[in-house]
Amino acid sequence: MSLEDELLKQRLTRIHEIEALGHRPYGRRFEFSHTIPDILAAYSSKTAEELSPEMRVRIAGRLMTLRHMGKAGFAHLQQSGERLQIYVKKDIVGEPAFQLFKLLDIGDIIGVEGYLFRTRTGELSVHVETVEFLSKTLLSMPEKWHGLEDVEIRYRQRYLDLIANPEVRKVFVTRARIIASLRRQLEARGFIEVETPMMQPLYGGATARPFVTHHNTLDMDLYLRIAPELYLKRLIVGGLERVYEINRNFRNEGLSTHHNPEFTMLEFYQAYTDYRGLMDFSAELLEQAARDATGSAEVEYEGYKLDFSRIERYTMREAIIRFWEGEGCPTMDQVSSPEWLLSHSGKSNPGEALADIFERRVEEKLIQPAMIYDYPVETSPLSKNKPEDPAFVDRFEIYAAGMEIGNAYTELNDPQEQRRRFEMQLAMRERGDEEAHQMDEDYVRALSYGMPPTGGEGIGIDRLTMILTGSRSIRDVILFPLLRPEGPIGLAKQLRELDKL
RNA sequence: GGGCCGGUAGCUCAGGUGGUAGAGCAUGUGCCUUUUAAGCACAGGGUCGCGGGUUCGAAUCCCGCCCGGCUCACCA
Repeated sequence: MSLEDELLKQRLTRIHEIEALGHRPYGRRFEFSHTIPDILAAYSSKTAEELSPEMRVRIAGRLMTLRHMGKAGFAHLQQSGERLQIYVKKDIVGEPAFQLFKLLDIGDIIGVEGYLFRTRTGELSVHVETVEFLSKTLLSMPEKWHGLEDVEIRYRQRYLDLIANPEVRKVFVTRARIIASLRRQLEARGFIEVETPMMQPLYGGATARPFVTHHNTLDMDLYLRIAPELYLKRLIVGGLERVYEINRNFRNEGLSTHHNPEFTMLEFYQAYTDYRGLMDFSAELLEQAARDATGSAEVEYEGYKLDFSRIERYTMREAIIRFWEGEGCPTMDQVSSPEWLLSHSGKSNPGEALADIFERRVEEKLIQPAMIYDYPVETSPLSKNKPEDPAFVDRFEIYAAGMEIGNAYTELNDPQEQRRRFEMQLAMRERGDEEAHQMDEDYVRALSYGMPPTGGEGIGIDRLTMILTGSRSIRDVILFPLLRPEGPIGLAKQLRELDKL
């Protein structure tokens, strides 16, 4: 018999032994007096003399360490990522409870009642008087001091990762704080949260390849959305003048440390402002999110100190000049010259060439949080032209740690111009650009009813979370990142066979 | 998709140039009533990712495949 079968069998046997002692192997409700974090917060500073048997506690948690010493023993219970030691002595708990204690495996969930004291070595502990069994583990916990390091198992069995690696738990707590902070700030400014379709008959609002699915009764193909943008702006037309959505987008493209096929975006739209207004708002939003998540506007990422209280601003052309490395740094006249741009990029028009040069030469160097503004019209089918230069649009992107984390613009609200932009995209599509926008005629119709001047923005929650938690891979901030399917697990068969015994 | 690295006990990892598969933790048994990487003694546990090939002999060399990580390309 393999070790795995043997361990499973041992533990299934223990279930019967636990039952024989009058306990449920899978318990029910347990009324606790404190959580383990509560106790650590309240009593960590108390000396041995300040603790007394009157300080009774009733706690539950998962057993993470176990040290038997004949007629006594120590263990650590873990709850919410924090641990508290318990001390179980036969004289105190009595024979039956001590028998139960001897049957415990690391990973079991139990409840205990007793009083707080400090051991000879000074560790705050619970002097246990009663033990209640709450849930049996059948499988072994990860190794006790290396934790769980196999990256694949960490992602596939995130529950184990969360048990074994407290810092992983912290990342997801911080992620929740970031989202809560953004919601709070938006709500405080009168934005309302909405939900728009994830399954869309036409996809748009970004350039990306979509996932396709099918509705049987309607017998129609639907796309998983690549962005909620066009729906959110329909709501602006409808008079919901400040809306936001925090939800998933789906893009059928490569996977990498910075890309997961489903990812979370905040998109918000505010009537009667423009991209300048959004730049100011974004600066506040990000600084506050950083403070709420980490306690400071300065965060460390990959050895760099990023300061979200001083977000830099450059036009795209300024950024190319400022961050150019090596020979041939262009002048402002050059980056404004179609000939120079086309000679430095394989793209077919000056606008796309400018964006291409920026992406290749500048993007990864934008370590300090920065907003890059004034984008070429060719790369921005939904943004409003700059009145003084129609080749450019009122748009900015937010960068930090070399990653794009946000994108915003003054929304195009002229239906004729929007129609022309869609037609321009259709032409690109016919030339083979699969990612070019489709014509969304209902969206043009919505604009034709009149959309107030509006600023709109999207912020990538996963990437922002990476930066604010110091995570180098997007998979470290997504609880269940997409992986190839696992091979057969075989546990059901093992359990079925052991069930007969 | 390309390049590089990896897959050995439940977990974390060793295993120059081919020669009977190892350690620590975990597990089982015994001892141990303030230990904490508890300790001591003994024991069990492996399709060395999968499939071919070379060889008297392969965890080790060769080929193919699967899975994962990093990286480049595409993208947010």
